[in-house]
Amino acid sequence: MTTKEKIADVALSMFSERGYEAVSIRDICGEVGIKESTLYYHFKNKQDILDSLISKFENHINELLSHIDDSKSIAMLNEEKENREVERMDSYMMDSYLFDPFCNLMLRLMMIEQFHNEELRKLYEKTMFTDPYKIQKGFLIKFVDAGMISESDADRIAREYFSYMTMLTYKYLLNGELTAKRKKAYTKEVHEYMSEAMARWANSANKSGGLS
Amino acid sequence: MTTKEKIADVALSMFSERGYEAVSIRDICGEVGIKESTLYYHFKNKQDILDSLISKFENHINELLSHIDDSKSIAMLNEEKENREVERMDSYMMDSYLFDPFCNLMLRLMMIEQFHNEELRKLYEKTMFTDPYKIQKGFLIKFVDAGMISESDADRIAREYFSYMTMLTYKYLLNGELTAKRKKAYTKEVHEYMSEAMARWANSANKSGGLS
Amino acid sequence: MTTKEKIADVALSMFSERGYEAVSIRDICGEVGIKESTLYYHFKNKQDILDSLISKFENHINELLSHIDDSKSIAMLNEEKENREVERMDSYMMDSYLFDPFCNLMLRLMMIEQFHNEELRKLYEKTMFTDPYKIQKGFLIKFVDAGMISESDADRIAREYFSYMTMLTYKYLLNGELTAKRKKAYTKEVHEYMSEAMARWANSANKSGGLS
Amino acid sequence: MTTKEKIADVALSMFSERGYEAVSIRDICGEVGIKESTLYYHFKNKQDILDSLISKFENHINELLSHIDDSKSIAMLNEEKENREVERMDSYMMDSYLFDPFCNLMLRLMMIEQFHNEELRKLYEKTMFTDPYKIQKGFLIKFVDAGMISESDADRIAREYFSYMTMLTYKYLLNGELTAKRKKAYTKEVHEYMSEAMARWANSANKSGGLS
DNA sequence: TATGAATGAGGTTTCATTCAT
DNA sequence: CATGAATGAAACCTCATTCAT
Repeated sequence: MTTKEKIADVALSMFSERGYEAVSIRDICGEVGIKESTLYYHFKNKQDILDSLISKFENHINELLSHIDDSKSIAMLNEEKENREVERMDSYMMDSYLFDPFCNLMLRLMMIEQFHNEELRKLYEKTMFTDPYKIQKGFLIKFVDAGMISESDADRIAREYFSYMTMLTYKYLLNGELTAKRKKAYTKEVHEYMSEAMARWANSANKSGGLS
Repeated sequence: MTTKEKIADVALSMFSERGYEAVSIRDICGEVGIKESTLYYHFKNKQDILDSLISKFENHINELLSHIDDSKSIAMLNEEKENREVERMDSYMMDSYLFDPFCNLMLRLMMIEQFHNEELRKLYEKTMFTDPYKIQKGFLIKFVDAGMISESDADRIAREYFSYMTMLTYKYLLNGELTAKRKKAYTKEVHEYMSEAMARWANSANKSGGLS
Repeated sequence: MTTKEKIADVALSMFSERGYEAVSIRDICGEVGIKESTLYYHFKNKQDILDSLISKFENHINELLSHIDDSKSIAMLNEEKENREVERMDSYMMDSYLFDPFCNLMLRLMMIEQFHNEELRKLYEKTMFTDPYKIQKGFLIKFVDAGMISESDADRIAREYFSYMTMLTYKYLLNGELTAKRKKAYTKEVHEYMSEAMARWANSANKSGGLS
Repeated sequence: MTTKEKIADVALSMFSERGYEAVSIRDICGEVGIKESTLYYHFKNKQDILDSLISKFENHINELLSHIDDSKSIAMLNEEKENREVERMDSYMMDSYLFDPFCNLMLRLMMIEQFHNEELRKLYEKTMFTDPYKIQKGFLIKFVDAGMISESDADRIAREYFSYMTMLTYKYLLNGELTAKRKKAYTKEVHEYMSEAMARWANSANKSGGLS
């Protein structure tokens, strides 16, 4: 890791824990093991560190989002593979996003800095609320396209699922340190919910003729 | 309002927007209109201001919680009044808690300070996750007691409702400034969800013989 | 003890330990158990406390000095009583002056404040060097008057005795806390010196025909 | 002189005059001609300045003490050279220690700070009382070894000499500013005492057969 | 690349003091 | 007599930043 990367790394982990203003250049350099003046060779100023983190995060999630649309259409899958598809997407969200150290810390940073940084607040809103719901909806649209559920069902299910994931994210992944224990608790609750919910949806779909 | 109250007031609104460390004594005093030295007549130090806010909040929510259990048992109500009861409880939560300026700012403060103040983190977890779920569950138990729904239904519904409220709280009430617009958006989505969900529950209850 | 006396008392004990500037009005009032504003009813300001201590000390030592000259002339005493007279004077110096809490603390105060308070420095010089030597000399003059020793002997003995007492005062009475242990050590060394010296002087006096 | 040395220098001269607490960082920086923030580049905090002075002084006196034992044994000297040896040692003590600006100021500092700094008090006791007596005694032991005086004489003389030097030190060197006038007065009295005392010792030695 | 030395601005806190009650 | 409330000045110290090397 280059010095510049080390600085960004340390800065993110400190910013996400104490907030941008509460972290001093001294703190960062002390942890990295360089003198304060050295930092200014790598970054224009303190704000520049934050900016570089933000743009790195934006690139990162754009990259992630572009991969999500690659998934195949439901019509091409049989029932067993549908579940696999759901799982695949699920674990993709966790491993590459919610559990990913960089992303997780950025979510924390945005959460605590949103109130005095409008740019961050907008990114936070997009990342936590707008995009995830869109993704869920986009995923369920495939089932609508396949004629398996109604548009309004898709909407309701997307909202329910999104609410649950969001609540769990705040409860386990953006609360205290991101420990293995909290990740496991999150995973467990998600899986319990999924199996219960899919059974319920399948049930109601059978009655109304949707969702195979 | 006494000077001491004014200080606490201003401090909370600043802490909740920028975080404890990013707010200076100078900032607070400038807004209150006193000299810095005067602040130290009323508070031992900066931490003392935060501590007094925390204990005020703890007293406040304990007070709120003690009022919640006063609500009547379902057995004493007819269908129409049940809905009223749900509404009554709902608006109590909003007006006295989520929309209440003091509580709302404290929630923000806890959200952004949780990562470097373990005491605050625990209070945050209790206030945002543990207590609200308990309250929902406690409310639904009345329907179980009245033989209207099963225990497992109560659990699922409580979780579903709690998730939805929590997500909406983060989306509208702990995101940016607490404007009338955001409060209205929150209220609207809650009511839409409620009417949709109650119809659904009633429906499923009819089929299984529960929820009258 | 009146409040005013309590303040002066506490102030002296603090000034003599930490120095005038290092002691705050808050410190004094905290120890006395009054509010800062109350102190200003009793004293015009901080300097006024010091001034009142100094003038009290000046009165005190003037009083002491006036008593010293009351001692009888040697001609009226026989050999045994001479020694008693020396002892009497000695214990007077200790009990009423060096061991006296007020005087001891004042000596400390003058010692540490002399460098930036010329008034105190002069008082210190007078009290520690000028007066004690004068007293010793005045005492020995009686022996000269009685024809028992020569003027030059009196001078030498006064200097020797004064040096020894002064050194012991700094070593035991103006060094650390004035404990019983240090007072005892001081007393012991003084007595050892006295008996050794008086024997020596008597010896040399015999040879030269002086000192009985 | 480097900036750091200049700071230590100025700090010592101010501390020794007004006491540690009464001297402000501003005072020091004003005199040195730097900004306060610059001081904190060189020293961790105010205490750090004092600590560095203390350890410099400790090194200094250890250095001095190690040189004292280098003096030759009496057996190798004749009478004339004995006196020279006494003088040599005497002027060493004055020039390198009592009159040395650094040492003199440190003595003052220790004298006035002893009461609220136990570390300094111990160093003060060692430097003013324990070590000087040891040195005198060690010097006179040479005469005992050469069979010129008795052990008990050595003890008495050492105590007498030490008392006299100590008293003079407090009277002239640790009282007010260290002016040329005070240094001269000190030197004069020491020399007078020395010639008088050596004559006396020689005299009594002749009678008892000691001291050549 | 990295550092040593410096700085102006601003941070929290304590100071002695005042004055109305 | 005593206090509550306030204040201007100054205390110690940290901040982000610059610049020559």
